[in-house]
Amino acid sequence: MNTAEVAVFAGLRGPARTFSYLVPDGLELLPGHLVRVGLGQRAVPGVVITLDGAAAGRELKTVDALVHPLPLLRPHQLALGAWIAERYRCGLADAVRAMVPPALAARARSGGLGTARGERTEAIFALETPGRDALAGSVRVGARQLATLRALASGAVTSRDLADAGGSVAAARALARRGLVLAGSRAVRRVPAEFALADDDRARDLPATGPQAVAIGAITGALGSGRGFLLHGVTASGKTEVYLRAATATLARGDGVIVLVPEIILTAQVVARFIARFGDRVALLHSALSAGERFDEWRRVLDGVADVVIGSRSALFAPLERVGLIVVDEEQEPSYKQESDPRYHAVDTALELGRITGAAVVLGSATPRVVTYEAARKGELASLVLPERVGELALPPTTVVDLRLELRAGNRGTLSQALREALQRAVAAGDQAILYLNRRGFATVVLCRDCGYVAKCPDCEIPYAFHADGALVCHRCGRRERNAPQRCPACGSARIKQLGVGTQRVEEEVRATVPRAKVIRLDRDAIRAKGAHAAAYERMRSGDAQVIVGTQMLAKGFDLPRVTLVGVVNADTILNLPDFTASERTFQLLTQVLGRSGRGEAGGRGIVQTYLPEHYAIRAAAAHDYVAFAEAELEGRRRFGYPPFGRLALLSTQAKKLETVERRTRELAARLREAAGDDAEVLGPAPAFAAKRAGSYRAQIVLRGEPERVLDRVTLSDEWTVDVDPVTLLG
DNA sequence: AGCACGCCGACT
DNA sequence: GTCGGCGTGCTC
Repeated sequence: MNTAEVAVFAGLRGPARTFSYLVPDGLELLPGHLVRVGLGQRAVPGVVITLDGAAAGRELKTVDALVHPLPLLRPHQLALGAWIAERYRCGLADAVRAMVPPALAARARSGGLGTARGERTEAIFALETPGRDALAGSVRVGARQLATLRALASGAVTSRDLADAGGSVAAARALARRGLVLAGSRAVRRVPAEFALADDDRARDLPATGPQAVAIGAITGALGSGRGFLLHGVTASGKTEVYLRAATATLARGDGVIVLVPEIILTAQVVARFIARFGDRVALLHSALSAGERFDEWRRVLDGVADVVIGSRSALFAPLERVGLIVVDEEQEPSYKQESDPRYHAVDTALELGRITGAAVVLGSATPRVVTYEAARKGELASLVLPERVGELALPPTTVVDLRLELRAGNRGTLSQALREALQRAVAAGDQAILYLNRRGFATVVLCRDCGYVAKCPDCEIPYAFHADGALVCHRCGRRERNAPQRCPACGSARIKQLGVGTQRVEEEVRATVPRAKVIRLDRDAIRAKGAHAAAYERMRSGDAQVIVGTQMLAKGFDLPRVTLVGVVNADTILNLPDFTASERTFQLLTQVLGRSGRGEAGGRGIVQTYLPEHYAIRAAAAHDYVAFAEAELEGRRRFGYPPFGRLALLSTQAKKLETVERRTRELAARLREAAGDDAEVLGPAPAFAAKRAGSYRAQIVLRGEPERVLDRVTLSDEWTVDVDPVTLLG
């Protein structure tokens, strides 16, 4: 009898694994088929990964049943899964688990797979003639019913419309029983409000700019070739329109399209434009959806109803029958790396999927990673450039302020003289300003001036941040101490001070600088309330507020034409991190934040405050000079053998006892050094950047060069995790 | 996840 | 002396 390797969905802890089963006679199983198998006392769903792979010498159970007649995974997905398992050193079962929606197991357990479309309905209502008469006062109705009638008379249809107008579904049902209202239902597909249809799609009919036309022509000419492209275009240069037109050409060939976006909420505009242009053919696959919604969208793709898939990195695994185009928007975003098994990078995986399927792969960015830039320069990717902002908007002229001189001039505040004056001018002119820094709280450390004691989180051993409400907050684990100490717990001194600057402190200084302006703060603390992000954006958009102070989350999506000043309070915080991407992330972030300025007719400017005014990342960002940055950065990477000139693997481990970690890392480092030869350098062992987290000590070893060759020769215990091609070494 | 086995506290 | 706490291990 034949056997099958099955990845089970049994909620087993630890890494995903496969089990072998006998295939009953007469059952034609294929890889990708969803089956039901026995595991222990239970019946669990599983996906067939391979056939005829079982080792003899063990009593095997038999596959119970086939759950769905068609394989859930297309052949190209199985091929991609095999590539992922090998490249990222995980099991095939892990790779397959990443390819099916989390809700699948629950659905499969309850019998078949179910269907997605048309199952969900919503109640809809319309006014009948007697209802119209009732509005004229001929029939007695209650207040809620009257409001409901009025709402229907003015065009309300759904329960939401009714609720907005003070009516209710219950009232409408009651009216329907009396014959005043017609009740019905219609199928709905839930699209979260953020992605509601764009109000218009004017860009569809605009002529493409010259560079856009070149890019569209190159991509459409390469459909079916498996080629990769770098679409390098500054913010607002029209990349989305290139994606849309390339997608149109792809669909015309009968192929499907995958569009990856980083955090979908922040890129709602791109999503809305795809929905506006392709309507119901679009499927959204994203973690912001509930598990059920996600399953429905996945199912629409499997059934061939939707052939334009938009989502975060896992949308790469949508079960399209034919993939003709893959777009990765904002390819530099670190969120394209998955930080749990399988630890795949969506950009590299997209390129591989292109090779497997022949799909053209377009990597779009205003600030591509230098790894991508170098690949384009070497010809591994074709280079497409969109050099101008659409509508001839100029990039904002930017001044670099040397904070050391500021300090020498006796300015002990966080805002330089230049930034304060610019802020006052912008507010006086009725314009708006954005101030960016990436530290929350009021102060970043609480320190005793007499003995040097620093208040630290006991679980993470990093300094507590001081918040304006007097609490100490650990920015790693979130732990809070209600009250900061008034006296040093170590020596009793009263000279215990808050140092370092956070958003709350900047907010306070801004209020003092421009007392008449309305100031809002936007950081993780401020958006805990749901909708606060959108509310802040709306207050700026409407002109209700003039200045916004915030962290990273200001960098994306804030398209505010009246912002004429962007100030970066401290450009160095990321630059000083001990990571090979610190300069790159600084450049990307500065470019993105500065791009918020001058999006309207009034123009704009930028001010960047720094203690390192000579650093190439800061100078190049201020000059809007990507190439200058990339050349300098690549020079540094080459010198140290960092990507793209060498590859990395990050090996990390953790344990409750420090000595356990130390023994384990020493032992592995020795074995790696022995095995490495000339193939890779072994860096470490060293404590992880987060050397203690949730009460466990953490340490790491880095392989640089050709890590795979070394890893092939060494077996690792399961106390270790391996991250191939990490996007950061700050674990 | 479930369910087994297995070694230390408060009860008959 | 026993009932039971949930820590580790196994499920084809």
